[in-house]
Amino acid sequence: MDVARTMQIGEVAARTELSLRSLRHWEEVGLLPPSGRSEGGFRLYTEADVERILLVRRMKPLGFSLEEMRQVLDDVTALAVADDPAARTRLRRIRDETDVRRARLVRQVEMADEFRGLVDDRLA
Amino acid sequence: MDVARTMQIGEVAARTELSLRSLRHWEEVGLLPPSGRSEGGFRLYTEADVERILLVRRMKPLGFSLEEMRQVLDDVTALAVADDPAARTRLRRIRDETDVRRARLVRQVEMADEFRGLVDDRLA
DNA sequence: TTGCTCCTCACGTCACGTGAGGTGGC
DNA sequence: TTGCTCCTCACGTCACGTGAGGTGGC
Repeated sequence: MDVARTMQIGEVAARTELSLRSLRHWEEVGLLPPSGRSEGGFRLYTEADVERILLVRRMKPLGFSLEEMRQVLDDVTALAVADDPAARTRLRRIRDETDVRRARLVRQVEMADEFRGLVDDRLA
Repeated sequence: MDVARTMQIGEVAARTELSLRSLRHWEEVGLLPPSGRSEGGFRLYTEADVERILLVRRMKPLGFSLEEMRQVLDDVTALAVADDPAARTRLRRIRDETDVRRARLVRQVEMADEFRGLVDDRLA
């Protein structure tokens, strides 16, 4: 692993605005194991790890499962190495789903506005 | 209850785009009991019930708990009857939280766009 | 009588939250 | 040596999903 500059879990949590528990859970399910461990067993994350975490963080609000996100990380990694048709197909499907779910998020903002309006009416 | 025109759970689910299980669960926890039951035990919802369901549906994407939404329904009902200072205060707090969380949703849309961009880069 | 719709348990799932009890490292 | 940060269980939580087995009503 890249030992040039590693971070403990606390710093990663602060930088990514994620809980320690989430980061540990993501390791438990194989989504995002840290690149290394210290002598005493502390998780050590590299900048590359943080990049992956931030990718997952952006994907999360779309409601994909941890398993789906794990697959995306794998496919992105595979495509960085060589052209993998299967990975390409899966990623294209994820991109399409992203568009569908993005639209859903936008509708949720609209619903939030409607809710806000209704509450304001009651308070008026 | 208003028997003028009642609906069974299936029709309500279809109209509100909610699952039967959600509607049943919302009754279980006291959030939204239907106004009545048929002889045979079928849940009977009124138009007023559906109104309440739609209010909850708009509020849901903001991530409030079922308990918080139950309180909101109670407070809205209370204010419809008479002026209740405590209900007013709680609703104002919900309105403020709504603004905070709406902003969070908007940021999530932005994150979705960033994610979409990153995936597109890998596919290019 | 036949379907389709509904009913009540009740266990399962997903993504963590929340202590409890213990140790690492500047 | 003192704190602060980290560790591993392991049970709890929230909002349902998902059958299983049975009944209602046009």
